[in-house]
Amino acid sequence: MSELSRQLELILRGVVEVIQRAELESKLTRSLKENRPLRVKAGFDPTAPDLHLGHTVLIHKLKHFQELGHQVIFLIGDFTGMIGDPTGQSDTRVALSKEKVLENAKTYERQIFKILDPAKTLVEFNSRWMGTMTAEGLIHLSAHSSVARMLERDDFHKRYHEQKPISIHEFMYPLVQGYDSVALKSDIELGGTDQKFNLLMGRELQRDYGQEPQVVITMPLLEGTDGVKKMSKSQGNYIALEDAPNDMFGKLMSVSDALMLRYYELLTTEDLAGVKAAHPMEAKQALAAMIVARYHGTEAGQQARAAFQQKFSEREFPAEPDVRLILTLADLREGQTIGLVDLVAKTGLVPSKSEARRLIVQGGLEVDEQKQSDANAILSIVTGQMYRLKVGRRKFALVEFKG
RNA sequence: GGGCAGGUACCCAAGUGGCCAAAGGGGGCAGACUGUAAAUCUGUUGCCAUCGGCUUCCAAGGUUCGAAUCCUUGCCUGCCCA
Repeated sequence: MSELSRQLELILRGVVEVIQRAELESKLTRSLKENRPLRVKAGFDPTAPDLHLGHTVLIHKLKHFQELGHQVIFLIGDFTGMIGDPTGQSDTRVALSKEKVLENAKTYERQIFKILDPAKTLVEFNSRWMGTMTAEGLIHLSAHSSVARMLERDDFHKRYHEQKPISIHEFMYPLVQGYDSVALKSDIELGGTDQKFNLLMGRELQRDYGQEPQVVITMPLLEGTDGVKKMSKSQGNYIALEDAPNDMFGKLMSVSDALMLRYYELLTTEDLAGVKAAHPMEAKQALAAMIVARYHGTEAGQQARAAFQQKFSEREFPAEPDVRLILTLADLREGQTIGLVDLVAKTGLVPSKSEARRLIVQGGLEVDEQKQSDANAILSIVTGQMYRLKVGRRKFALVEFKG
Protein backbone atom coordinates (compact mmCIF):
# COMPACT_ATOMS: atom_id res chain seq x y z
CA MET A 1 0.00 0.00 0.00
CA SER A 2 1.36 3.39 -0.91
CA GLU A 3 1.99 6.00 1.74
CA LEU A 4 -0.79 8.07 0.18
CA SER A 5 -3.42 5.38 0.52
CA ARG A 6 -2.19 4.52 3.99
CA GLN A 7 -2.74 8.13 5.05
CA LEU A 8 -6.08 8.35 3.27
CA GLU A 9 -7.38 5.26 4.97
CA LEU A 10 -6.75 6.62 8.43
CA ILE A 11 -7.94 10.12 7.56
CA LEU A 12 -11.20 8.92 6.06
CA ARG A 13 -12.11 6.57 8.89
CA GLY A 14 -15.42 7.68 10.36
CA VAL A 15 -15.74 10.94 8.42
CA VAL A 16 -19.04 12.05 7.00
CA GLU A 17 -17.91 14.22 4.14
CA VAL A 18 -14.75 15.53 2.49
CA ILE A 19 -14.91 18.69 0.39
CA GLN A 20 -13.18 18.11 -2.00
CA ARG A 21 -11.77 14.60 -2.00
CA ALA A 22 -9.56 15.33 -5.02
CA GLU A 23 -8.10 18.39 -3.33
CA LEU A 24 -7.31 16.35 -0.26
CA GLU A 25 -5.42 13.82 -2.34
CA SER A 26 -3.43 16.44 -4.19
CA LYS A 27 -2.58 18.25 -0.95
CA LEU A 28 -1.42 14.99 0.55
CA THR A 29 0.58 14.06 -2.50
CA ARG A 30 2.31 17.42 -2.51
CA SER A 31 2.90 17.18 1.21
CA LEU A 32 4.63 13.85 0.75
CA LYS A 33 6.64 14.99 -2.21
CA GLU A 34 7.84 18.20 -0.60
CA ASN A 35 8.06 16.66 2.82
CA ARG A 36 5.97 19.48 4.18
CA PRO A 37 3.28 18.66 6.76
CA LEU A 38 -0.26 19.91 6.15
CA ARG A 39 -1.71 22.46 8.52
CA VAL A 40 -4.80 20.90 10.03
CA LYS A 41 -7.09 23.13 12.02
CA ALA A 42 -10.00 22.51 14.33
CA GLY A 43 -11.53 25.23 16.43
CA PHE A 44 -13.28 25.09 19.75
CA ASP A 45 -15.11 27.90 21.47
CA PRO A 46 -14.45 28.05 25.18
CA THR A 47 -18.08 28.63 26.09
CA ALA A 48 -17.90 26.32 29.10
CA PRO A 49 -14.93 25.22 31.16
CA ASP A 50 -15.14 21.65 30.01
CA LEU A 51 -14.51 19.81 26.83
CA HIS A 52 -16.85 16.88 26.48
CA LEU A 53 -17.01 13.55 24.72
CA GLY A 54 -18.65 15.19 21.71
CA HIS A 55 -15.48 17.17 21.10
CA THR A 56 -13.33 14.10 21.34
CA VAL A 57 -14.69 12.80 18.05
CA LEU A 58 -12.87 15.70 16.41
CA ILE A 59 -9.86 15.57 18.67
CA HIS A 60 -9.31 11.94 17.85
CA LYS A 61 -9.39 12.82 14.19
CA LEU A 62 -6.76 15.49 14.87
CA LYS A 63 -4.79 12.79 16.60
CA HIS A 64 -4.86 10.75 13.42
CA PHE A 65 -3.35 13.61 11.47
CA GLN A 66 -0.78 14.06 14.17
CA GLU A 67 0.21 10.44 13.94
CA LEU A 68 0.67 10.89 10.21
CA GLY A 69 3.13 13.68 10.85
CA HIS A 70 0.96 16.67 9.97
CA GLN A 71 0.85 19.95 11.85
CA VAL A 72 -2.17 19.98 14.08
CA ILE A 73 -3.54 23.37 15.09
CA PHE A 74 -5.87 23.43 18.04
CA LEU A 75 -7.61 26.75 17.74
CA ILE A 76 -9.21 28.14 20.83
CA GLY A 77 -11.94 30.53 19.81
CA ASP A 78 -11.51 33.02 22.59
CA PHE A 79 -12.71 35.77 20.28
CA THR A 80 -15.52 33.86 18.60
CA GLY A 81 -16.55 32.56 22.00
CA MET A 82 -17.60 36.05 22.85
CA ILE A 83 -19.91 36.12 19.84
CA GLY A 84 -21.42 32.73 20.44
CA ASP A 85 -21.75 30.31 17.56
CA PRO A 86 -25.31 30.59 16.22
CA THR A 87 -25.06 27.19 14.52
CA GLY A 88 -28.15 25.16 15.19
CA GLN A 89 -29.37 27.62 17.76
CA SER A 90 -32.94 28.79 17.89
CA ASP A 91 -32.06 31.78 20.04
CA THR A 92 -29.27 34.28 20.26
CA ARG A 93 -26.60 32.95 22.54
CA VAL A 94 -25.61 34.83 25.60
CA ALA A 95 -22.33 36.60 25.07
CA LEU A 96 -19.57 35.61 27.45
CA SER A 97 -17.22 37.98 29.17
CA LYS A 98 -13.60 38.02 28.14
CA GLU A 99 -12.55 36.87 31.58
CA LYS A 100 -14.84 33.87 31.50
CA VAL A 101 -13.71 32.91 28.03
CA LEU A 102 -10.04 33.04 28.99
CA GLU A 103 -10.64 31.08 32.14
CA ASN A 104 -12.40 28.38 30.16
CA ALA A 105 -9.71 28.38 27.52
CA LYS A 106 -7.06 27.59 30.09
CA THR A 107 -8.64 24.31 31.03
CA TYR A 108 -9.06 23.34 27.37
CA GLU A 109 -5.36 23.07 26.79
CA ARG A 110 -4.93 20.73 29.70
CA GLN A 111 -7.82 18.55 28.58
CA ILE A 112 -6.85 18.04 24.95
CA PHE A 113 -3.43 16.81 25.90
CA LYS A 114 -5.00 13.71 27.33
CA ILE A 115 -5.37 12.80 23.67
CA LEU A 116 -2.99 14.94 21.63
CA ASP A 117 0.79 15.12 21.91
CA PRO A 118 1.58 18.55 23.39
CA ALA A 119 4.97 18.68 21.73
CA LYS A 120 3.43 18.36 18.28
CA THR A 121 0.36 20.53 18.77
CA LEU A 122 0.15 24.18 17.92
CA VAL A 123 -2.32 25.93 20.18
CA GLU A 124 -3.67 29.18 18.83
CA PHE A 125 -6.15 31.79 20.02
CA ASN A 126 -8.13 33.68 17.44
CA SER A 127 -8.02 36.85 19.49
CA ARG A 128 -4.41 37.04 18.32
CA TRP A 129 -5.55 38.38 14.97
CA MET A 130 -9.17 39.28 15.67
CA GLY A 131 -8.42 41.27 18.78
CA THR A 132 -6.26 43.68 16.84
CA MET A 133 -8.42 43.93 13.76
CA THR A 134 -9.64 47.46 13.22
CA ALA A 135 -13.23 48.39 12.58
CA GLU A 136 -12.18 49.03 9.02
CA GLY A 137 -10.78 45.53 8.75
CA LEU A 138 -13.95 44.09 10.15
CA ILE A 139 -16.08 45.97 7.68
CA HIS A 140 -13.89 44.80 4.83
CA LEU A 141 -14.22 41.27 6.11
CA SER A 142 -17.97 41.51 6.31
CA ALA A 143 -18.10 42.75 2.73
CA HIS A 144 -17.09 39.26 1.66
CA SER A 145 -20.52 37.85 2.30
CA SER A 146 -24.14 38.88 1.97
CA VAL A 147 -27.28 38.85 4.05
CA ALA A 148 -29.00 36.56 1.56
CA ARG A 149 -26.08 34.16 1.82
CA MET A 150 -26.39 34.14 5.59
CA LEU A 151 -30.11 33.57 5.46
CA GLU A 152 -29.56 30.49 3.34
CA ARG A 153 -28.47 28.81 6.50
CA ASP A 154 -31.24 26.70 7.87
CA ASP A 155 -30.94 27.90 11.46
CA PHE A 156 -31.01 31.57 10.49
CA HIS A 157 -33.72 30.88 7.96
CA LYS A 158 -35.92 29.26 10.59
CA ARG A 159 -35.38 31.95 13.14
CA TYR A 160 -36.10 34.57 10.53
CA HIS A 161 -39.37 32.94 9.58
CA GLU A 162 -40.36 32.22 13.14
CA GLN A 163 -39.95 35.90 13.80
CA LYS A 164 -37.25 35.29 16.33
CA PRO A 165 -34.46 37.80 16.75
CA ILE A 166 -31.19 37.47 14.89
CA SER A 167 -28.58 39.96 15.95
CA ILE A 168 -26.15 41.40 13.42
CA HIS A 169 -23.18 40.11 15.36
CA GLU A 170 -24.35 36.56 14.80
CA PHE A 171 -23.69 37.03 11.12
CA MET A 172 -20.11 37.82 12.03
CA TYR A 173 -19.49 34.40 13.48
CA PRO A 174 -19.05 32.44 10.24
CA LEU A 175 -16.97 35.26 8.81
CA VAL A 176 -14.61 35.28 11.73
CA GLN A 177 -14.29 31.52 11.75
CA GLY A 178 -13.58 31.62 8.06
CA TYR A 179 -11.03 34.34 8.52
CA ASP A 180 -9.26 32.16 11.08
CA SER A 181 -8.44 29.81 8.23
CA VAL A 182 -6.97 32.72 6.29
CA ALA A 183 -4.90 33.83 9.26
CA LEU A 184 -3.65 30.31 9.87
CA LYS A 185 -3.25 29.41 6.20
CA SER A 186 -4.90 26.12 6.96
CA ASP A 187 -4.82 23.26 4.50
CA ILE A 188 -7.56 21.28 6.17
CA GLU A 189 -10.26 22.16 8.66
CA LEU A 190 -12.19 19.65 10.71
CA GLY A 191 -15.60 20.20 12.14
CA GLY A 192 -18.90 18.58 12.99
CA THR A 193 -21.44 18.20 10.21
CA ASP A 194 -23.34 21.15 11.62
CA GLN A 195 -20.28 23.31 11.00
CA LYS A 196 -20.40 22.87 7.25
CA PHE A 197 -21.52 26.40 6.52
CA ASN A 198 -18.82 27.92 8.71
CA LEU A 199 -16.20 25.60 7.30
CA LEU A 200 -17.13 26.44 3.74
CA MET A 201 -16.90 30.12 4.56
CA GLY A 202 -13.24 29.47 5.24
CA ARG A 203 -12.81 28.17 1.71
CA GLU A 204 -14.52 31.21 0.21
CA LEU A 205 -12.54 33.67 2.25
CA GLN A 206 -9.24 31.95 1.56
CA ARG A 207 -9.98 32.18 -2.14
CA ASP A 208 -10.89 35.85 -1.77
CA TYR A 209 -7.66 36.48 0.09
CA GLY A 210 -5.64 34.71 -2.59
CA GLN A 211 -4.99 31.46 -0.78
CA GLU A 212 -5.59 27.90 -1.81
CA PRO A 213 -8.88 26.89 -0.21
CA GLN A 214 -8.77 24.46 2.67
CA VAL A 215 -10.19 20.99 2.46
CA VAL A 216 -13.21 20.59 4.71
CA ILE A 217 -13.72 17.37 6.60
CA THR A 218 -16.88 16.87 8.60
CA MET A 219 -17.30 14.39 11.42
CA PRO A 220 -20.55 12.99 12.80
CA LEU A 221 -22.12 14.69 15.78
CA LEU A 222 -22.29 12.75 18.96
CA GLU A 223 -25.70 12.79 20.58
CA GLY A 224 -25.84 13.93 24.19
CA THR A 225 -26.98 11.86 27.13
CA ASP A 226 -30.61 12.58 26.21
CA GLY A 227 -30.00 10.65 23.02
CA VAL A 228 -31.64 13.23 20.82
CA LYS A 229 -29.87 16.56 20.71
CA LYS A 230 -26.21 16.81 19.91
CA MET A 231 -23.99 16.76 22.93
CA SER A 232 -23.47 20.36 23.86
CA LYS A 233 -22.37 22.40 26.74
CA SER A 234 -25.29 24.75 26.48
CA GLN A 235 -27.83 21.91 26.43
CA GLY A 236 -26.42 20.38 29.58
CA ASN A 237 -26.55 16.89 28.10
CA TYR A 238 -22.83 16.38 28.03
CA ILE A 239 -20.21 14.20 29.60
CA ALA A 240 -17.18 16.33 30.34
CA LEU A 241 -13.66 15.03 30.12
CA GLU A 242 -13.09 16.39 33.58
CA ASP A 243 -16.21 14.97 35.14
CA ALA A 244 -15.32 13.03 38.26
CA PRO A 245 -14.89 9.31 37.55
CA ASN A 246 -18.09 8.33 39.34
CA ASP A 247 -20.08 11.04 37.59
CA MET A 248 -18.69 10.14 34.23
CA PHE A 249 -19.48 6.50 34.83
CA GLY A 250 -22.99 7.28 36.03
CA LYS A 251 -23.75 9.55 33.11
CA LEU A 252 -22.63 6.88 30.69
CA MET A 253 -24.85 4.35 32.45
CA SER A 254 -27.84 6.67 32.15
CA VAL A 255 -27.60 6.62 28.41
CA SER A 256 -30.17 4.55 26.52
CA ASP A 257 -29.16 1.21 25.07
CA ALA A 258 -29.45 2.54 21.53
CA LEU A 259 -27.24 5.50 22.32
CA MET A 260 -24.70 3.22 23.91
CA LEU A 261 -24.10 1.62 20.52
CA ARG A 262 -23.62 5.01 18.97
CA TYR A 263 -21.00 5.84 21.59
CA TYR A 264 -19.22 2.59 20.93
CA GLU A 265 -19.24 3.42 17.27
CA LEU A 266 -17.83 6.92 17.55
CA LEU A 267 -15.70 6.80 20.67
CA THR A 268 -14.09 3.39 20.58
CA THR A 269 -12.65 0.97 18.09
CA GLU A 270 -14.53 -1.98 19.53
CA ASP A 271 -16.17 -4.45 17.22
CA LEU A 272 -19.84 -3.47 17.09
CA ALA A 273 -21.16 -6.94 16.41
CA GLY A 274 -19.51 -8.15 19.60
CA VAL A 275 -21.06 -5.34 21.57
CA LYS A 276 -24.54 -6.12 20.29
CA ALA A 277 -24.14 -9.74 21.26
CA ALA A 278 -23.20 -8.89 24.83
CA HIS A 279 -25.59 -8.27 27.69
CA PRO A 280 -26.63 -4.58 27.43
CA MET A 281 -25.84 -3.77 31.02
CA GLU A 282 -22.47 -5.50 30.80
CA ALA A 283 -21.71 -3.74 27.55
CA LYS A 284 -22.67 -0.41 29.03
CA GLN A 285 -20.55 -0.91 32.10
CA ALA A 286 -17.63 -1.96 29.94
CA LEU A 287 -18.03 1.19 27.85
CA ALA A 288 -18.28 3.39 30.91
CA ALA A 289 -15.21 1.81 32.47
CA MET A 290 -13.29 2.19 29.22
CA ILE A 291 -14.08 5.87 28.86
CA VAL A 292 -13.39 6.65 32.50
CA ALA A 293 -10.08 4.81 32.21
CA ARG A 294 -9.17 6.86 29.15
CA TYR A 295 -9.44 10.15 31.00
CA HIS A 296 -8.74 9.18 34.59
CA GLY A 297 -6.62 6.06 34.36
CA THR A 298 -7.35 2.36 34.46
CA GLU A 299 -7.67 2.19 38.20
CA ALA A 300 -10.26 4.96 38.30
CA GLY A 301 -12.26 3.06 35.72
CA GLN A 302 -12.34 -0.04 37.90
CA GLN A 303 -13.20 1.91 41.00
CA ALA A 304 -16.02 3.80 39.33
CA ARG A 305 -17.47 0.53 38.16
CA ALA A 306 -17.29 -0.98 41.63
CA ALA A 307 -18.82 2.10 43.21
CA PHE A 308 -21.65 2.09 40.72
CA GLN A 309 -22.45 -1.53 41.40
CA GLN A 310 -22.44 -0.97 45.12
CA LYS A 311 -24.58 2.12 44.99
CA PHE A 312 -27.16 1.12 42.42
CA SER A 313 -27.07 -2.50 41.51
CA GLU A 314 -26.89 -3.63 45.12
CA ARG A 315 -28.39 -0.47 46.53
CA GLU A 316 -25.91 -0.27 49.33
CA PHE A 317 -24.91 2.80 51.19
CA PRO A 318 -21.84 4.19 49.42
CA ALA A 319 -18.42 4.44 51.02
CA GLU A 320 -18.50 8.17 50.59
CA PRO A 321 -21.90 9.88 51.02
CA ASP A 322 -22.79 13.03 49.09
CA VAL A 323 -23.24 14.97 52.28
CA ARG A 324 -22.05 14.64 55.85
CA LEU A 325 -24.29 16.60 58.15
CA ILE A 326 -23.45 17.40 61.72
CA LEU A 327 -26.48 18.47 63.71
CA THR A 328 -26.12 20.87 66.58
CA LEU A 329 -28.41 21.63 69.46
CA ALA A 330 -29.87 24.54 67.54
CA ASP A 331 -31.15 22.15 64.87
CA LEU A 332 -33.17 20.08 67.30
CA ARG A 333 -36.45 20.58 69.03
CA GLU A 334 -37.10 19.85 72.65
CA GLY A 335 -36.49 16.28 73.69
CA GLN A 336 -33.74 16.00 71.08
CA THR A 337 -36.02 15.34 68.14
CA ILE A 338 -36.25 16.63 64.61
CA GLY A 339 -38.99 16.51 61.99
CA LEU A 340 -38.14 14.34 59.03
CA VAL A 341 -38.89 17.12 56.60
CA ASP A 342 -36.52 19.45 58.43
CA LEU A 343 -33.85 16.81 58.54
CA VAL A 344 -33.99 16.16 54.81
CA ALA A 345 -34.06 19.87 54.07
CA LYS A 346 -30.98 20.42 56.21
CA THR A 347 -28.93 17.99 54.15
CA GLY A 348 -29.26 20.46 51.30
CA LEU A 349 -29.97 17.60 48.91
CA VAL A 350 -33.39 19.02 48.10
CA PRO A 351 -34.08 22.64 47.14
CA SER A 352 -36.95 23.30 49.56
CA LYS A 353 -38.95 21.87 52.39
CA SER A 354 -41.87 21.33 50.06
CA GLU A 355 -39.63 19.22 47.90
CA ALA A 356 -38.49 17.27 50.94
CA ARG A 357 -42.09 16.68 51.96
CA ARG A 358 -42.98 15.50 48.47
CA LEU A 359 -40.04 13.17 48.38
CA ILE A 360 -40.96 11.59 51.69
CA VAL A 361 -44.62 11.13 50.79
CA GLN A 362 -43.60 9.49 47.53
CA GLY A 363 -41.47 7.00 49.35
CA GLY A 364 -38.13 8.43 48.36
CA LEU A 365 -36.57 8.55 51.80
CA GLU A 366 -34.82 5.83 53.72
CA VAL A 367 -33.29 6.23 57.16
CA ASP A 368 -30.95 3.37 58.03
CA GLU A 369 -32.50 1.32 55.22
CA GLN A 370 -36.02 1.78 56.56
CA LYS A 371 -38.38 3.54 54.22
CA GLN A 372 -39.97 6.57 55.88
CA SER A 373 -43.05 7.83 54.11
CA ASP A 374 -44.74 9.86 56.83
CA ALA A 375 -43.90 13.48 56.19
CA ASN A 376 -45.00 14.48 59.65
CA ALA A 377 -42.84 11.96 61.43
CA ILE A 378 -40.53 13.09 64.18
CA LEU A 379 -37.19 11.42 64.67
CA SER A 380 -35.51 11.06 68.05
CA ILE A 381 -31.82 11.71 67.74
CA VAL A 382 -29.32 9.86 69.85
CA THR A 383 -26.09 11.70 70.57
CA GLY A 384 -23.13 10.33 68.67
CA GLN A 385 -25.18 7.93 66.58
CA MET A 386 -24.81 7.97 62.80
CA TYR A 387 -27.93 8.05 60.67
CA ARG A 388 -27.71 6.97 57.06
CA LEU A 389 -30.19 8.77 54.85
CA LYS A 390 -30.99 7.76 51.31
CA VAL A 391 -32.58 10.77 49.70
CA GLY A 392 -34.18 9.83 46.42
CA ARG A 393 -32.60 7.30 44.13
CA ARG A 394 -29.04 8.39 44.13
CA LYS A 395 -28.28 10.77 46.94
CA PHE A 396 -26.96 9.77 50.30
CA ALA A 397 -26.29 11.67 53.50
CA LEU A 398 -24.65 10.71 56.73
CA VAL A 399 -26.09 12.54 59.71
CA GLU A 400 -24.74 12.76 63.20
CA PHE A 401 -25.62 14.78 66.29
CA LYS A 402 -22.80 16.00 68.43
CA GLY A 403 -24.17 17.39 71.62
C1' G B 1 -40.23 57.85 12.84
C1' G B 2 -45.48 55.49 11.84
C1' G B 3 -48.75 51.04 12.06
C1' C B 4 -49.58 46.10 13.93
C1' A B 5 -48.70 41.60 16.95
C1' G B 6 -46.61 39.74 21.30
C1' G B 7 -43.96 39.19 26.56
C1' U B 8 -47.47 33.30 31.35
C1' A B 9 -43.79 28.79 35.91
C1' C B 10 -37.05 25.30 34.06
C1' C B 11 -38.53 25.33 28.38
C1' C B 12 -42.62 25.40 24.80
C1' A B 13 -47.58 26.76 25.24
C1' A B 14 -53.21 27.40 26.87
C1' G B 15 -55.91 30.85 29.63
C1' U B 16 -58.57 37.13 27.90
C1' G B 17 -62.53 39.83 34.98
C1' G B 18 -64.03 35.48 40.09
C1' C B 19 -64.45 28.10 39.18
C1' C B 20 -56.28 30.22 38.50
C1' A B 21 -50.81 28.32 42.08
C1' A B 22 -52.78 28.86 36.58
C1' A B 23 -54.72 23.43 30.99
C1' G B 24 -51.43 20.54 27.77
C1' G B 25 -46.53 18.95 26.14
C1' G B 26 -41.26 18.64 27.07
C1' G B 27 -37.78 18.36 30.91
C1' G B 28 -36.96 17.27 36.20
C1' C B 29 -38.08 14.34 40.56
C1' A B 30 -40.26 9.93 43.01
C1' G B 31 -42.46 4.98 43.03
C1' A B 32 -43.27 0.22 40.65
C1' C B 33 -40.90 -2.93 37.48
C1' U B 34 -36.08 -4.31 35.59
C1' G B 35 -30.97 -5.81 32.82
C1' U B 36 -28.60 -0.02 34.42
C1' A B 37 -29.15 6.36 36.72
C1' A B 38 -31.93 1.98 29.90
C1' A B 39 -37.14 1.05 28.33
C1' U B 40 -42.20 0.94 30.15
C1' C B 41 -46.16 2.29 33.54
C1' U B 42 -47.93 5.46 37.60
C1' G B 43 -47.58 9.67 40.56
C1' U B 44 -45.54 14.40 41.27
C1' U B 45 -43.48 19.22 39.87
C1' G B 46 -44.15 27.94 43.47
C1' C B 47 -43.06 28.63 48.93
C1' C B 48 -44.38 27.74 54.09
C1' A B 49 -47.55 24.96 56.92
C1' U B 50 -51.83 20.26 60.80
C1' C B 51 -56.91 22.67 58.66
C1' G B 52 -54.81 26.63 56.12
C1' G B 53 -51.77 30.66 54.67
C1' C B 54 -48.18 33.46 51.60
C1' U B 55 -45.75 35.30 47.04
C1' U B 56 -46.33 34.66 41.30
C1' C B 57 -48.30 35.39 34.95
C1' C B 58 -42.12 41.59 31.68
C1' A B 59 -41.94 46.34 35.23
C1' A B 60 -44.37 50.33 37.66
C1' G B 61 -48.85 52.62 38.48
C1' G B 62 -54.39 52.62 37.95
C1' U B 63 -59.78 50.76 37.42
C1' U B 64 -62.63 47.02 40.32
C1' C B 65 -65.63 43.97 45.99
C1' G B 66 -62.17 40.98 42.91
C1' A B 67 -57.02 41.23 37.60
C1' A B 68 -52.55 36.68 34.36
C1' U B 69 -56.99 38.72 32.13
C1' C B 70 -59.30 45.84 31.57
C1' C B 71 -56.59 50.99 31.36
C1' U B 72 -51.86 54.09 31.43
C1' U B 73 -46.72 54.51 31.08
C1' G B 74 -42.07 52.18 30.55
C1' C B 75 -38.76 48.15 28.96
C1' C B 76 -38.04 44.05 25.55
C1' U B 77 -39.13 41.08 20.84
C1' G B 78 -41.09 40.24 15.91
C1' C B 79 -43.62 41.87 11.37
C1' C B 80 -45.17 45.74 7.81
C1' C B 81 -44.32 50.85 6.08
C1' A B 82 -40.46 54.77 5.90
